[in-house]
Amino acid sequence: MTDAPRSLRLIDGSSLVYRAFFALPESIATSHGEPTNAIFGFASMLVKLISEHGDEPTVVVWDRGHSGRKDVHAEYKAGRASRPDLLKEQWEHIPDMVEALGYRNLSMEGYEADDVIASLADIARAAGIKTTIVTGDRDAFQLVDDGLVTVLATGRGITDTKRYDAAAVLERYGVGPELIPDLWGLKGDTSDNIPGVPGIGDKTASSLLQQFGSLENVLASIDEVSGAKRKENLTNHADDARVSKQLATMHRDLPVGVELESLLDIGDRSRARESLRRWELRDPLRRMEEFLEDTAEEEAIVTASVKVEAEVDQGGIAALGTLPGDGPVGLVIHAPEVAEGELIAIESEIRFAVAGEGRVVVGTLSSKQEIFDALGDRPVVAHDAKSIGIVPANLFHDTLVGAYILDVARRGYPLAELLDEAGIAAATGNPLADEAARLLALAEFQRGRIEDRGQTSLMEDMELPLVAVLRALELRGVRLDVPALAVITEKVKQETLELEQDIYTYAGREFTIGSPQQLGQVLFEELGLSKKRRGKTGFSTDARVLQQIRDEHDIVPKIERWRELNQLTKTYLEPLPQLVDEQSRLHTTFEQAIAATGRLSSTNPNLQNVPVRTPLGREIRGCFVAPEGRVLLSADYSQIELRILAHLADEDALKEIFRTGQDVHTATAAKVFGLPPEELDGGHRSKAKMVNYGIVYGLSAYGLAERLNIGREEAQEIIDAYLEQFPGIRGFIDASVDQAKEHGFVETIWHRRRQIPEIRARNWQVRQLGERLATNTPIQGTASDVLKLAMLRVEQALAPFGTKAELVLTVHDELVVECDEALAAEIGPIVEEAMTGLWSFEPPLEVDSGYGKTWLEAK
DNA sequence: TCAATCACG
DNA sequence: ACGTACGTGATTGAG
Repeated sequence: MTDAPRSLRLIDGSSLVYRAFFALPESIATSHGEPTNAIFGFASMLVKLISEHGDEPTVVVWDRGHSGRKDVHAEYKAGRASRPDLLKEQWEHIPDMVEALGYRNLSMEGYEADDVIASLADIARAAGIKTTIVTGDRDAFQLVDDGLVTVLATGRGITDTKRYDAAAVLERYGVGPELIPDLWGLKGDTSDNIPGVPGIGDKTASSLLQQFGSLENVLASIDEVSGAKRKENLTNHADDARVSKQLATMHRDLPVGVELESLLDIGDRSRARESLRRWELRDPLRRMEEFLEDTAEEEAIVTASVKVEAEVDQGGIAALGTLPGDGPVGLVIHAPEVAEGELIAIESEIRFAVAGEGRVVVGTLSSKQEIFDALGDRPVVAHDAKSIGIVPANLFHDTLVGAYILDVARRGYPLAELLDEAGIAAATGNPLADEAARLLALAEFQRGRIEDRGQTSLMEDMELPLVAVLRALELRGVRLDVPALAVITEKVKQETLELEQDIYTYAGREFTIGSPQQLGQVLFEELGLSKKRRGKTGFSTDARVLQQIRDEHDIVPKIERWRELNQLTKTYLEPLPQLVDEQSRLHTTFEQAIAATGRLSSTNPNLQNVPVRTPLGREIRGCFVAPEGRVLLSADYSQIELRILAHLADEDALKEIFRTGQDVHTATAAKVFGLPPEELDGGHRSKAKMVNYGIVYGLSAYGLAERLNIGREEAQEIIDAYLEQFPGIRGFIDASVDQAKEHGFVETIWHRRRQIPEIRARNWQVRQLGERLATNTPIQGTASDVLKLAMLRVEQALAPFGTKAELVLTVHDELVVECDEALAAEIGPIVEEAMTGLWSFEPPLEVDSGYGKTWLEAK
């Protein structure tokens, strides 16, 4: 360490923070809704410097006032880009983070960062210190010098950089670092408001300097310059060029008044994790973590805010009885992954840890069931209990679900990350035992926050009991009629082949129909069909476009049909039969901690998007069946989101429509278009339907116009008429947006909360999205709450029937029960009552149910 | 790994 | 002055 060559890194903090702020979306925020895009970008940069260019003593230099050198420049900056509030509030915290990472902040009253950097670089160079300048300002290239000073210039993004030594500068600009001010004097720099000479850019400036050697020489030799216009410009703007050069020349002789020696070390890093965690900068934290682990392993324990200590007992199952008290225990199970097709896990490799107060028992299991038998009714804390395969009889807390409730918008909730963020470290030295002990501490941490936010009931009465119910559904699965599906597959395969031949014939050649790019080439370039919309990579070929050009060429309908068949084949017909068990049943996985609105999702396979809208799709749905002697019973809420809207908005007119059992879209049409029911046609109804959906999704005139294929004005008229007829809706939208603006989040009836950082964005588009989220989330989220409660109630109501009647699927507004044929008539009303009885508001909820041998027949 | 497409509510 | 409807998951081609 001490022998390492001494070096210094100088960072232009001001320019990089600006860059980070404008380069990254304003939706980046902490779970509390604090914006962090600039903080995140800058931290990423710092950490990336460490991991990619090594750890060096680093000084982050900040603007403070302006040097006077670039008067125009400073004014320009101040005028145009006066710091937005969102940036200002982040800026305050950055110097502290710099210190936490062990680096120095430096600024000089009255001077801009680049002049301070130039002066420091000169001092360091004189002392023979290898110096790297990190900046986005290209005029810093003038500081590059003889191997001692290099510039690490940031590119378009904030974290990609290129290092420039003298050779690299020469290569890029054709002149050496010493001529950079001259170059800038000629070519100017729009972003810094340096005028330069009109008509002279990089190329010309560079060749002029190569030819004449300096700006003054160029100006002295205007006669020899080629081109009349260029001569004229140089003559007329000679003084501009001189001033520009002055502006571009950095001051290297500032009285920095800091001992160089004092900058050449790296400071205390004990707060590094804490600081990155504070701003929930998961990625930089992880990378910093990796770096710190290499250098100082013990620090993780020292810096943690909670340190869990526990005695480890290797006694296995038999020792479980020694866990003190009867409070909750943290359970961790590590089972080897069983690859598909392999026989069975080597059972002795299942390891477990159970943590109680101050004590952790670890051991191995012959089967997972063993540990659950041993634990009995003891309250258990786990992370993603459902994934263990068996849900504890008394699930006290699940840290996956807890983390989800606390921040529904996160991409994932890895336990290690959650523990880090909560500042929970352990020191038993046994990783498995540590994990269990820390898990227990994390549960307490989360429960406190959940309680503080009034979400305890949401957790304990809804999400936690749901874990076991979802696992039960997964295990039960739903039966697939594989032979029936195979018949469809065969039929579809035939038709697909014929379509392909036809398509190739029309196209005059073979191509990959499934490639939007190649398809676009064929349709729009080779066949000359009319281009509609274009995306990032080319012309759009989606269903809407194809429908619009359907009449232009016979190839189009063939492609539309091919798309449909191919999609259904690849997504359902081919994969599903591969996934069934011995009873021909499909087992999905329900994800409880994914959707930001609170909805469940279904994966592997996704049984929540089984086709139903097209004839062929319905055939596929018809292959979801009940076994011999049983039926599928489907019960779905009718217009649940609009009913919830009516309640949330306290909109009497809309409530009345539901209370009196009218068709909501027709009734809406009558009100909005001011027509008696008999004068309404399907067009009116479908327009009204669109408006109703639009409201739920966060309506805009533009969106509605787009969908209805009408003008924006007409769309606006319809919306105005709607809001006039349903004044409560307007109040609801306004109240939701206000709530989001004021508190940074919106919530459902059952207090499920979603942060809406978008609402505070500076970018208009993002802010609009925030407003739509603010209106949609309480509606969609409350509907999810209802469905979850319904599942709990249905499961309970059907419990007395044992396996004779079991909930098997849930699809957002629908529950599917498989039951004995003889019980169907009896079960229907029980399910309906369970679903409607949880709602005591106006308007009431309504459920339609039906049953049959297949899912299709049941609806 | 991303963008495009399309299945569902 | 701006240009999107909300929420998911699977597949595929292309880089």
